[in-house]
Amino acid sequence: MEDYLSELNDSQRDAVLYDDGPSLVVAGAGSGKTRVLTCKIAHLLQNGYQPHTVLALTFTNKAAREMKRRIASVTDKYITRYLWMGTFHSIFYRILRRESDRIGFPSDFTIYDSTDSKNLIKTIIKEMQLDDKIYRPDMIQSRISNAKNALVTCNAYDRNQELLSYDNLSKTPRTNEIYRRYQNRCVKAGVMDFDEILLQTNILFRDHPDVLAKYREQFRYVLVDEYQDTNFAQHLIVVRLCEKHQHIFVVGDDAQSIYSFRGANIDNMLRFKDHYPACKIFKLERNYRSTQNIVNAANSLIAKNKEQIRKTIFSENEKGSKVAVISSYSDYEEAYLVSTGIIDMMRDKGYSYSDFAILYRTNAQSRVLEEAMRKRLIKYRIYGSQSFYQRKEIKDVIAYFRVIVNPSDEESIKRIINYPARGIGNTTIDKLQKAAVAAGVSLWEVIASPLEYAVAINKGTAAKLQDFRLMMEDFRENNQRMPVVELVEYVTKRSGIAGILFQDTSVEGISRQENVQELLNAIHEFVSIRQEEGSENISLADFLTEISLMTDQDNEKDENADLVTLMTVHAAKGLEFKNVFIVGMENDLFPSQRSMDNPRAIEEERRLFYVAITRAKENCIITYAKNRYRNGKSNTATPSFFIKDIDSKYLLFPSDIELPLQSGSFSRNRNEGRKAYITFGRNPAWDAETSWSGTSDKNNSYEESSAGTSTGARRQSVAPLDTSGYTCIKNTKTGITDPAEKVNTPEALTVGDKVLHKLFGEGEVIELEGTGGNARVTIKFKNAGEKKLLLKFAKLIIRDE
DNA sequence: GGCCGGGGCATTTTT
DNA sequence: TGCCCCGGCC
Repeated sequence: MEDYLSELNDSQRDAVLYDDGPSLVVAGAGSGKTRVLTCKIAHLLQNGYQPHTVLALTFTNKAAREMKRRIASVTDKYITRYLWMGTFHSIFYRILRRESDRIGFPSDFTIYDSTDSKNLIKTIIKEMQLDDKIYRPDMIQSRISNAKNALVTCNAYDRNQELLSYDNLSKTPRTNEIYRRYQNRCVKAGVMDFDEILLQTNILFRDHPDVLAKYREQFRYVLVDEYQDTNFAQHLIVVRLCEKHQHIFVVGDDAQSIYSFRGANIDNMLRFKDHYPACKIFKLERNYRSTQNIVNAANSLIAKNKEQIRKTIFSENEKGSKVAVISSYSDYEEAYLVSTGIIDMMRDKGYSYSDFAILYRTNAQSRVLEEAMRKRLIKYRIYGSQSFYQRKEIKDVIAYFRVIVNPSDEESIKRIINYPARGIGNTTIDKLQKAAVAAGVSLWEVIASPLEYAVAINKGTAAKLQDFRLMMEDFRENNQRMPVVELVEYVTKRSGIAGILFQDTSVEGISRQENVQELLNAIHEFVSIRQEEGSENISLADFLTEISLMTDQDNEKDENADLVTLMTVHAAKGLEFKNVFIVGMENDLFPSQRSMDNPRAIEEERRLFYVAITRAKENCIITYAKNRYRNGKSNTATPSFFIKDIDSKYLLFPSDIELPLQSGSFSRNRNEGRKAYITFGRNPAWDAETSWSGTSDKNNSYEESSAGTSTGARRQSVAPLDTSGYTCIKNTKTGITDPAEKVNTPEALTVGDKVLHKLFGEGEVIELEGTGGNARVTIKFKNAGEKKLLLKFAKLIIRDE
């Protein structure tokens, strides 16, 4: 246990041991930032700090989880449970719920994710009869978000000349009115959006000194990861909590600040010293991740930025290969070259799929790359922008849960009031909504008594509304007495969701069923873990709290899979790969066109490129195309000027290609033309591929990261099962076949069969009832007792004995 | 109230 | 190229 200090280098150890006031750790890419943070916490625990007095804030659930795991490995697993470690949002959501009586919100308030917020903003824009071409919902949303992040309430907005004149100039003078209405609607609905959690926390601490004092007293040490990504609201929370004891320890890399569009303010880091003149700055400058060439190339690039904390990142790893720059005729060919490169490097150097990542600036670039991977039978995983909890079918089910917990939750009601279809259409919803706004009550109140609010609806509609209301009330009552697991099953069934999901047997439909099943499994797991931990009454609200702020799509199983990773550069932050392809290095794409006229934005794009390069451990390959399909049209493109920002002595331009490019040299014969550009030296077996392009089987040779994933973290604590038969991929072409069939028809089972369930483990069938989609099976599980399961939902494997 | 098709439109997205 | 929104039609 004392060993943790010996694993650190001098500057890392200095940072961990220093305990005399505010500390800022400037941690270069790959310099062991997480190690310092975890050691610091372990060190605090070792030196008498009780775990519940340590507050450690991260930006992702994943980061928090990973840190907990690492701390547990050097200290005591039991201890980490009591650490206050998590994302800003989840920690302060917890605190706000606890202090809800102070802020005028119900303790069961629910959370609007960005989609919910945007929908509400759209509704309001429509209600105000504004043109949504001028008042673009996305733009308004970010205006409101930025305001909240800067702690500008709508009252403050009214007084802020700068904001008002900006809105006037942008021809959107009524922005603040939208903000105000939006805010009122959220309060009426008993919901907060992500930004509101931080804003309300600040209001809580500002207006209730006793509450602030309490948490100040409790959190005797505050640590923040990725400090360069904090916004003003987050910064101020931290400052307030540390005001007295000054035990603040922040870690970050200004060179990797890439989230300003979400309100992150790099100045929090750059000016930390101004705020805490007594602070001690530690610089972690040794990069343990990459070769010297990669580090040097990245350094020479970032040196072009003006705003930064000067530091000299160095590597003592091998010198390594130069960063290759590869030109291609088109995006199509670029994808081809990358896939060829992967295959060649695997063959020549013995790499496996998971040693590669392909990084791009925009999600739209992934399609061509995907196709190329599929054609060449390269197994890959794509991190799309849609996470598990963003999927429609998941949001729909969760919306039911949200309304059960908080019937005022307007966006959730709108989501489910006519899903499954029950004849309550948009016209009716509009009427209800108008009435609610006019009377200043929540939508639910109007639904509950439409006559009272003089909603002009016909008898038939009134009856349908009544049915809906009764159903929801029934759910709420059952929520009082039914265990959560039973309740959620009841809800999915009685609402009709289960029914319509099973009608759809298309490939997408099956995937939706699996996702919903996955959600139900997650609830089972959540409940059983909480029970394991000793909690007795686990409520639906508890589960919602857990998942409302979980948008992670990570999964242990996925991470270990041997697959090439495709993702945006943003998504790659914090990750590392032996070989990284950075594709689409062209002006107007990377850097993005929208940043071209703004020096600060260009600097951020440059940092983004820096992040991309520093993901690579061994090889970094940059590619660009001279022609690219964008928005349905082919456009000519020029190589990104960022490439020239890198000192050319760290770059390798293969063949005769120099910047700027000579144009028109591409041969009509694809094979011939390509040769000139390939650096990996293998001629493509083009014919072999074309036969593949005809098979458009979507389930072939790739895995979508979010398909069939669960809440990830929870998974690991469940008793290990042989899950080999449960993969969602059915892949006959590359040899990943389901070793066992899932049983979901009653005919396939008989009483007495020994079965294996994903969650409950081994069991024996003791009863079968019903037919088709309603078939249920009662299974006596070895360790989980007797359960009645909807057969269509239960993924069972028959044990042949 | 629900479905289909044409027109307008396109960064990044830890929570 | 593909998604989203709206308007027209049943």
